[in-house]
Amino acid sequence: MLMVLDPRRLLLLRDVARAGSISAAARGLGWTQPAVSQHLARLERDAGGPLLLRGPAGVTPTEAGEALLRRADVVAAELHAAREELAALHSLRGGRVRLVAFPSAAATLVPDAVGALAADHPGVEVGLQEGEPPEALAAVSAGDADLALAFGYDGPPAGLGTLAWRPLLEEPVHLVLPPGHPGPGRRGLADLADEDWIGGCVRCRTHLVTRCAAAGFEPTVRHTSDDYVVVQNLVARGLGVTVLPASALAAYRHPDVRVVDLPVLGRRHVGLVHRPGADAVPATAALVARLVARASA
Amino acid sequence: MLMVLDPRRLLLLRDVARAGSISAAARGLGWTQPAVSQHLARLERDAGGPLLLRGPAGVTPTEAGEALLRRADVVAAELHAAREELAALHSLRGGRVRLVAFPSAAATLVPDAVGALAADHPGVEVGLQEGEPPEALAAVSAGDADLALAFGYDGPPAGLGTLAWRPLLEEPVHLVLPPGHPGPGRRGLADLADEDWIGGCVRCRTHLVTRCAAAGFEPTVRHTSDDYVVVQNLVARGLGVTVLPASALAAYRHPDVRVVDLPVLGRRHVGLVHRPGADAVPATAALVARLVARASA
DNA sequence: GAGGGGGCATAAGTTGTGCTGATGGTGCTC
DNA sequence: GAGCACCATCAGCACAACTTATGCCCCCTC
Repeated sequence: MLMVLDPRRLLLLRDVARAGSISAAARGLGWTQPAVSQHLARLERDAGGPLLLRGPAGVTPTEAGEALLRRADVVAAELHAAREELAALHSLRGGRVRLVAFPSAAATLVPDAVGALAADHPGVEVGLQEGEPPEALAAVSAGDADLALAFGYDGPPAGLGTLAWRPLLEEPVHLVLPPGHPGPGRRGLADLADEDWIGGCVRCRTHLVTRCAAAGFEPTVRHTSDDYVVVQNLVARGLGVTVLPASALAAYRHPDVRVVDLPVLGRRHVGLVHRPGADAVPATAALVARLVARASA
Repeated sequence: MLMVLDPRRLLLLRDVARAGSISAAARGLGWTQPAVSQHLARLERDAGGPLLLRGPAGVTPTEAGEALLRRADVVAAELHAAREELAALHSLRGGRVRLVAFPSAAATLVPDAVGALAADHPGVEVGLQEGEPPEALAAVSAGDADLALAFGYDGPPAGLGTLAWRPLLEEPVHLVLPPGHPGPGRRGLADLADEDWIGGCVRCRTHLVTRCAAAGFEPTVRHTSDDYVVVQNLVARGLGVTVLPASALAAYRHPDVRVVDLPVLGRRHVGLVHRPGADAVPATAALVARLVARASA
């Protein structure tokens, strides 16, 4: 019976009713009178009956018109509120960003960036969670997080899928030895084939095994911890050797351990992961910008 | 900064979010995928940022998108309610019609028609008010009434302006004489030049004076009342002569008065007055139909 | 009573939006 | 690696929407 009502025409009806006449509404909109007249005619056709009664001095709504006007008021209010809400998000008066970061990054880079964002825009709500790259990427993919700080060895982390990768920094991976250890000789990593090794997180351990295999041996991993303080304490006591990325050593450096630069261990690539387009979300973009600034400093 | 949001695109965003993907929404709407895609791109441009994040398996809303979706839900609900409301008015499950009628019509024709309407459509609210044609027309013009039952002598009432006139019936105007009165002779109305006259409402009196002037005399209006029962009682007591339209005599006929048909007195035209287009309003149309049916019966 | 200014509707013409169809890119699945 | 999801982009076409032009009515004024 009655067709679907075009909400734009509903708002036009509201303009006309407020202006008091079709011509006045047209002037207010910067349109011509027939344009408004035709829209109104179409709306009345869709509504199945007259909405405005035309008099010599303008128009007055019918009962159906008044009913639609009440609805139109609500629609107009919602549209206005929506614009306000968007403006608040856009100007960072509000908004939310959920970051997942791996532990050693969370200890240094993240607090700086999050603190700066909170200071500049108190309205933005920042959610922070620790997580190794695989879980971090999963959280972003699932929509449980907006941004992930992750890393990969000699390139972006695996399993990015459709996610976008933004590199932040590259850092060397160092050999960490007990005090008094002679260090690798001319044969490099292969000189350490008989040492006891201390492994970190699963992916760090995989990287270590890969590198050692390239050097011709399989390391004996006697201890395991993903805590870089614990690892260094084990090394300092002479319980084994290990590798650590530069940022972990920057966050905490045991006074007794010996750190040796060994390029063959490769470099760790640290960067941001987000869903495509998410870097255009204001709150996310603001945090990204601050993370980039801190990383390049 | 951000342009005006097209509410249709807001509803489209809602469809896409509910469908889970752009393609699925397009299928549901019977559109092609690029059509939806372009609308969304336009909406995001207007909103100043992304609203949906595209993934391999569909889309998920951003924070801004969720804000707009909440608004879109309200808009959709309002549009639905508006359609329901229109349907109720159209099917006469609701609605209102305000009728102004002149007294003698209100005594006979109106109760029948209003009763029939109330019986058929209990949801329709009928407002009834008595009023002589000038006030009735003014009420309709001012929007205080939807429909007027009015009359004019020898044609539609004066002062219609832009109002529409729908004739219902024509009735003769009769001469009303005291018992035993000889009645007019060969000269017709002029034979009554020396009588005492009883006048009715202002317009009836004007009509009477006009007719007498045409007959060559000015009537002596000794008494005045717009109540046709009172007037007939005055005539019955011999206090004067008068004229009354047939419907007044049909509503009440004093047993003693003598009624004479005198074509020179003209005919009274009874009809409906409404603002142009108002007869397309369901409730008004329903009452008009019943008034027409009763009048032609 | 003729003229001017208010209101509105309608018709015809032009411009721009909005849709389609085709194409290309991507990721996931078997 | 082929097939099938998803999406964006482009060109092309059709209709919708707006403008211009016109006519009608009512009201007011001179």
